[in-house]
Amino acid sequence: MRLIFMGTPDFATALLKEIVARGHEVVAVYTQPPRPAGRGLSEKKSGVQLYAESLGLPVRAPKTLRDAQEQQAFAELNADVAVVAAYGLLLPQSILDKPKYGCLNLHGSLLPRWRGAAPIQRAIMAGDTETGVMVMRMDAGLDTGPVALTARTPIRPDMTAGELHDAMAAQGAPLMAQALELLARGELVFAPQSEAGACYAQKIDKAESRIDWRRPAADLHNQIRGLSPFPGAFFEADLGRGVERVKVLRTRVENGSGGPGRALDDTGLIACGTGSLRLLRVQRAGKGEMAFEEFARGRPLTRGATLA
RNA sequence: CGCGGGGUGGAGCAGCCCGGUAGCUCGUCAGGCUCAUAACCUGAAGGUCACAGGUUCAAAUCCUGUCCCCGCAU
Repeated sequence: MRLIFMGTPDFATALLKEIVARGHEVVAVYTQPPRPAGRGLSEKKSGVQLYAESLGLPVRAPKTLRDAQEQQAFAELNADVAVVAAYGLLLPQSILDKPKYGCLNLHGSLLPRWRGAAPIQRAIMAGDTETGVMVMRMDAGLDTGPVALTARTPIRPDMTAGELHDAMAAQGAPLMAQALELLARGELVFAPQSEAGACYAQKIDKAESRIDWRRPAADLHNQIRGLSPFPGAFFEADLGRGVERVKVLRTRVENGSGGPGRALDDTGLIACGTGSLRLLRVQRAGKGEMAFEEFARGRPLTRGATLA
């Protein structure tokens, strides 16, 4: 089939790789345009673009699909289907109508729960114990179209967003491949989403990544793993060398209580509003990720110290 | 030229401003002690102080350039 691929981050790259490996004819790859990012604010291409270019696939990176010219160009590709995954741009109805079989989206949640931009992180932050990937046909709404295929995934209690992302990317790629096979045979069947239980996965706001030790340990644990490894939940504290920002990338919920933010022992047990959290993996500003024991050798966090 | 931190024995750090015999907390190895332990004691190995120049009697430390890593911001 002649297909158009639309996607931007790593989650989408994994899918593009699978599609290419299956021998589909990718007539164009759409992705978000390069943006100033990283140190030096140099223009950075998306993961999808880098991969597509390495294969010599034609890449298009329009800022919007609203204007008539882009829609014309899209139509002229004369595609059978468009495969969309974490693209980041809204597709107007006129675009959705162009491919012969419409636009298929790979979404990382059990719809209608967690429609929107950050389903993987939101599921963990909410303490969900199960999620999954779905292949659906896009309509004008935000992740509201009818669903064809679903693959479920348990969320283990200590799983981080990074781990879950990788697991779901690995699971989603073959699911979409299967959908394309069924579609080619005319056997892909869609069922409308229920509206019951629908909710939206808001983009992650930087302000959400600050740790408030007054919250319950279980909630903080979910926040921390949902934001790990990126952008990383953090606290700020003066551990002898001025105030430093410390990201917390992995924790364990334990018993113990005390004033919120207070170190209950010398090995990283911090009291929260309810219960306590043991710091397992942390990262100081300017340094790499490390185990708490290593961190403690350079920045002792002894019993009684209090984190902001 | 967006802002900033950093590259020091295997790990994490101090020392750098105010040049002068490489230090701390661990790890490793050997031995000792102990009923026993992430215990304790003794000893040992292990470092081109990122790289290249420069200044100096002398550079981890001062100056210049290069490479690499990371935080913020976007």
